[in-house]
Amino acid sequence: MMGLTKKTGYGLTAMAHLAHLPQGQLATAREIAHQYEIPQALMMNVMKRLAAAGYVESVRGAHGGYRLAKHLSDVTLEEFSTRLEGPVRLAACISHVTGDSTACTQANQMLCPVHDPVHRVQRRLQDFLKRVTLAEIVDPALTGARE
Amino acid sequence: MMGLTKKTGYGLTAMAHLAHLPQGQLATAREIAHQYEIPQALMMNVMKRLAAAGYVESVRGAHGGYRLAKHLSDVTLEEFSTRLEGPVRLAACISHVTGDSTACTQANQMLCPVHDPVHRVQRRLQDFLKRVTLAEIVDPALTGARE
DNA sequence: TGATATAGCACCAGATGAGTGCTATATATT
DNA sequence: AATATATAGCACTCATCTGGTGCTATATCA
Repeated sequence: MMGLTKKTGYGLTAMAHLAHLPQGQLATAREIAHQYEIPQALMMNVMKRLAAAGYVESVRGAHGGYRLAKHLSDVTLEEFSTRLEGPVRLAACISHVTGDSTACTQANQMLCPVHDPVHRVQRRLQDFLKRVTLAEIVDPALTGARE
Repeated sequence: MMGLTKKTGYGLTAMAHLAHLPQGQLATAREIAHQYEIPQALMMNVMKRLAAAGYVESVRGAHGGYRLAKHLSDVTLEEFSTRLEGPVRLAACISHVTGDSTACTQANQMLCPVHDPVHRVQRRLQDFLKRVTLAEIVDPALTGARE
């Protein structure tokens, strides 16, 4: 089982980098990519997604770049992951009846004896991820503060 | 983020089915597949994996089938998932330096400011999944009993 | 006007998961 | 002994998704 994608990992790295800058200072996608040896074009893509999601603010043009747009303690890992790669789900709906794996119809539940309990576990998983903030991830000292 | 694969979902369904049978009674892969409208060949594959992992006991030949080989309360979701689809990881190592995404070398840590904290969160995720047993998933009444 | 940097696409390639098929082996029935 | 049933163990195909690239447009500073 693999929870987060690499792109989300790159996103966390970028957020951490921006968080360590002096207040309001900008960093370009190229700088960040270079520092952590991430392909530049890819980091550009990630930054665009972070900007679109509202986590960073962008300044276009020469001497432009990105800066944090939110307090890291206000962003949960659940929210971050959801915005970047879709909803957190423990398992896909198993049914072959509907092509839509998001839909959890009555029919599915008849065909899947573990449907409800899995959902409940999933909700607990989401709650867990909601209790982890980016602040904890960026500043190791805070890790595990709540538990 | 998607936690478990469909095959693991099928596996949970099969485990639940077997758990509801009278003590020691067998069920064939075909029966289970038919009941939950899962492709027969696929369910056969899943059952083989369950057998190989030691979760079910197989009886070959005519009138053969599968029965549970472990108490569901002794199997955690973490263990189940790990046996069927590899280790539970929150995120892959980000580094481009080593091809091995499992390895977490010193070099990686220099290149990834969130390496350590992510790992700690991952460990908490694993702990969470270790506290969920298959018994809870099969018997909804138990769900959330611990928390 | 030119250099820099983001915005917004569309696209390709490799990996992984979902699903199928075939052959061998074990066992119960006839 | 022969046949039917059911698992064991492969190998293989196909679809999807992720990782990664490229191109064009737009905004800004010098």
